[in-house]
Amino acid sequence: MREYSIGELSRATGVKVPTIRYYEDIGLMNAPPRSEGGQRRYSGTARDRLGFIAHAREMGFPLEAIRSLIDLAEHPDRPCADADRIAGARLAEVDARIARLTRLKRELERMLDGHRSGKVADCRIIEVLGDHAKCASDH
Amino acid sequence: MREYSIGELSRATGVKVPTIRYYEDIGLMNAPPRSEGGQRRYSGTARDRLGFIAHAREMGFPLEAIRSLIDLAEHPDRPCADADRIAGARLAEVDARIARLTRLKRELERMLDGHRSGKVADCRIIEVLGDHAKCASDH
DNA sequence: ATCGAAACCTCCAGCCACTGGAGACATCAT
DNA sequence: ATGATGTCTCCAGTGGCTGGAGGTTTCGAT
Repeated sequence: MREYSIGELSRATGVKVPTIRYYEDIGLMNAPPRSEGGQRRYSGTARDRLGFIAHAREMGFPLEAIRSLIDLAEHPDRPCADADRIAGARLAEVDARIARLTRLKRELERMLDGHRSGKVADCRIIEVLGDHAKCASDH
Repeated sequence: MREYSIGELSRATGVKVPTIRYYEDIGLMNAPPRSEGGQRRYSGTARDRLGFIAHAREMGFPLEAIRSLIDLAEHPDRPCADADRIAGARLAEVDARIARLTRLKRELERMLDGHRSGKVADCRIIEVLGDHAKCASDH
């Protein structure tokens, strides 16, 4: 297994260099060994771990949840009810956000629909924003 | 039109007290007159403006966009193409977010579906997170 | 072996949009 | 007059990075 400089690791995982250092700062990535000159040298294991983090981030898990997930991944003998709970919570959150955004989308469309580009004085957009009662749903 | 203390204004608009002061700091709300003792005293106009801001925030407009929208609202003679543009941009953003979240939702469901609560060692959740190739769509 | 460009180092500040706490002063009902 | 509640300013922290300044290391080409 070859070694990676921080830039190579960045290219391999799609995680930006300062972000990798940030993950080290907050203890999400272990501090790797250093070269003679003090530069970070990462192992393939480190690369996999960063890949795991990146993937979880793409799925919107907060870093604290990822911390727990990594902890689990490192203890294969434990029951995985926690992973279940974390992923379930994320799904519920995603569902809620989709619902909220869908209502919002309708509201925005309604705003833009009845809108003939004229003067601000009779602009439906400005009007709706100024008066909550002019909304169909609450948001 | 009655006067509002900052707490009353907060109750009237649903915007928290420190947030109101924050809006003043960044110049989104005008600095209101003060009482003898130096406390803020708001007019009905100020309340309406804060309501406008709160409503726009609920719709997810960033503060900078809201700054522009307020500016527009205060010049009713201008054409409202800008309002159109800002709202349109927000709608596009919302659409994109919904699409992304919907893909994510499917991925999470897939993860949770094939998941019998057992040991971490054969946990589909941990497995998928560790291996990007096990995803249906890219995210 | 030497040069020079690129990548790397640390530290610090900033982004957005708030949120909360400390410690001191103001207001208001009783 | 008292005491509870509200308000004041200032500062620091949240999440999750991102970028810059100013200096050092690495590595390939000569």
